[in-house]
Amino acid sequence: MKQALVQLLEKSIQTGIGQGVLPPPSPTHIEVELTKDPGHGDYASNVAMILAAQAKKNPREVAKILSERIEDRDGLLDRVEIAGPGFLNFFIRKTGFASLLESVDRQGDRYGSSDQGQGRRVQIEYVSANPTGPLHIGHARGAVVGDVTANILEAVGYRVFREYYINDAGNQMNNLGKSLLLRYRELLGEKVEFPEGCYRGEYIRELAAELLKRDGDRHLQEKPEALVPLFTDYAAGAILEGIREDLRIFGCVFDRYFSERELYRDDGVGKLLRELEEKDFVYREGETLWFRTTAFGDEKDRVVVRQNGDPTYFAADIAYHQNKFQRGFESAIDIWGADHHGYIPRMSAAVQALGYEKEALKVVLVQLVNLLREGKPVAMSTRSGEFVTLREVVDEVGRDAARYNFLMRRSDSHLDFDLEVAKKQSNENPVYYVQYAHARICSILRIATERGYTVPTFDRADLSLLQLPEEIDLVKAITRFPEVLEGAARTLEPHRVTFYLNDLAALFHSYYNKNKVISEDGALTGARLFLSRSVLTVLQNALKILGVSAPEKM
RNA sequence: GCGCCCAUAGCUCAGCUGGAUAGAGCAUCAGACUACGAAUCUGAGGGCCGCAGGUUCGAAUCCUGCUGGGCGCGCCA
Repeated sequence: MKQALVQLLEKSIQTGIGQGVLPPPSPTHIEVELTKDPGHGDYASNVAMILAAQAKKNPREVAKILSERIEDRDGLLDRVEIAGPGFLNFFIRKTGFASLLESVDRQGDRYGSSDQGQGRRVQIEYVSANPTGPLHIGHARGAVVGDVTANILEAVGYRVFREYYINDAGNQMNNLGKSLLLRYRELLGEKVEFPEGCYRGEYIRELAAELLKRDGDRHLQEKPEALVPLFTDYAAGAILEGIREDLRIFGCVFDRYFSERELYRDDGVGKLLRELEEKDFVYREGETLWFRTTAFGDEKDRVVVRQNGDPTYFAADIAYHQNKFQRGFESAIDIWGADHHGYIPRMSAAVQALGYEKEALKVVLVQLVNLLREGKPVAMSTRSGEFVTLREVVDEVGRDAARYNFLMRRSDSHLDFDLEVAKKQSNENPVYYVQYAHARICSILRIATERGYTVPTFDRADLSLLQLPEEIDLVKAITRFPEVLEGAARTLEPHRVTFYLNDLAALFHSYYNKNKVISEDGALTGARLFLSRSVLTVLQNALKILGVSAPEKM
């Protein structure tokens, strides 16, 4: 509907320009919006006021010129009014709305999708936690935001590739190996001291116990220099396996787990740095190599190879991002914790130095999560091993509630996650509100069937019977769904889908309480069943994108 | 000190890349089941959109300054 109105306006502007009453060029972007106040019609546009500036005319006058030139061939409009400072208010014929449900019926589980992305290839990287311990609640938000953003992009026609970057080449890994070795020795009766930087979580002790059970004490016979790498590999492998399993249970499946070590194979990082040095993006200062990120607006240059010869994390990251684009992705999206925001300028600089557009890399920052229980903060610290794991959260509150809760805020806003509230199966927990609407419609359709009704086909349904304000509001809301997905994809804001779902569910609950879907009037029942099933379809499609189940009974 | 993010109802937050009278949930108060599911609905109260300027037909939204909070500023990851 919106699109149809935009086209009507475009044509009328063209006509006006042709007749010389409006100056060229026509605006690139015409806005038509749903109105809040029924007195302002169903849709409204502000083009006249925008045109007025360049036409040097009174906005209301421009609005008049436009409205007189609108050719409504399909008979969508009841009337067009000029209001306020120069708004064009469109009043849609009551019968015009119902026809919008045709596309829901026709597209079914594809309703809402589009080809906005035109098959462009996008790589999205998220979670990417070091395999030094199990995922905790802080990682969970990034996981859901990444997963749902990917789902949204897929729905609007991008070819999306989901990736988890494993930092398995640095110092942290060494510490992990040492930590495991210490626990292993401890289990064999040695007294051990834990140096700074080692991990003391209970999970290390469990790994050590498993290793001991499997292999006995024979590892202590190894050569000392081989010992730590061996324990590192064992620990990282086992922990990563656990991470993958936790993510799978949480509904996050990746196309690839990309190992940092791969970047160092065949001296890949070294080669890249030499290339950049030839192009003068990298320079030497003694043994240290610096990346000239200031050339792209960073506040200071950054070290890529330390004085001791070790490459920094940043060096590997440059190589990783080059690798992304070399694999043919037109754009890359990184989902980071907000505490990494200072890293954006240098990463952006690196992408540009590699010869790619600045816009090719988009970074979404996800604010930290405050974990609460009954309003009181739960203390967490990875090093000391005190934390609530992702797995524990999912086990306690369930996957649906956990995912939905992480999508109830804008990503860059802090989020309080209260375990007790998320667990409650009550009105404090919005996920049930939406799921209940779904279950309720399923129930209506079941009972309709029992009473001998079937949902009519679009051709056989008399949708002109849907005249109530609540019915028209529902139709409007349904037609908004594709636009919501488009907007969520454009801005990378998955929370928009959640808020939309709440709105749609609210409209249906309200409608349901006020009106009977199933009645003695066969034609009316048919029309209302058709509407209800349209709502059901949208609820299902949207919940699927959120990775939340749509139960038929609760 | 510099940089990024945030500030909207008592609380938690939306506000669709500038639109008309700023919305929702929770909490409070008052109501609705002999019903297609009450995990629902209806109504009421509640606001200097942090403060002060600016841009324009029009600002919660854009710009500047200030106040208050979060986070970052390493040859750590």
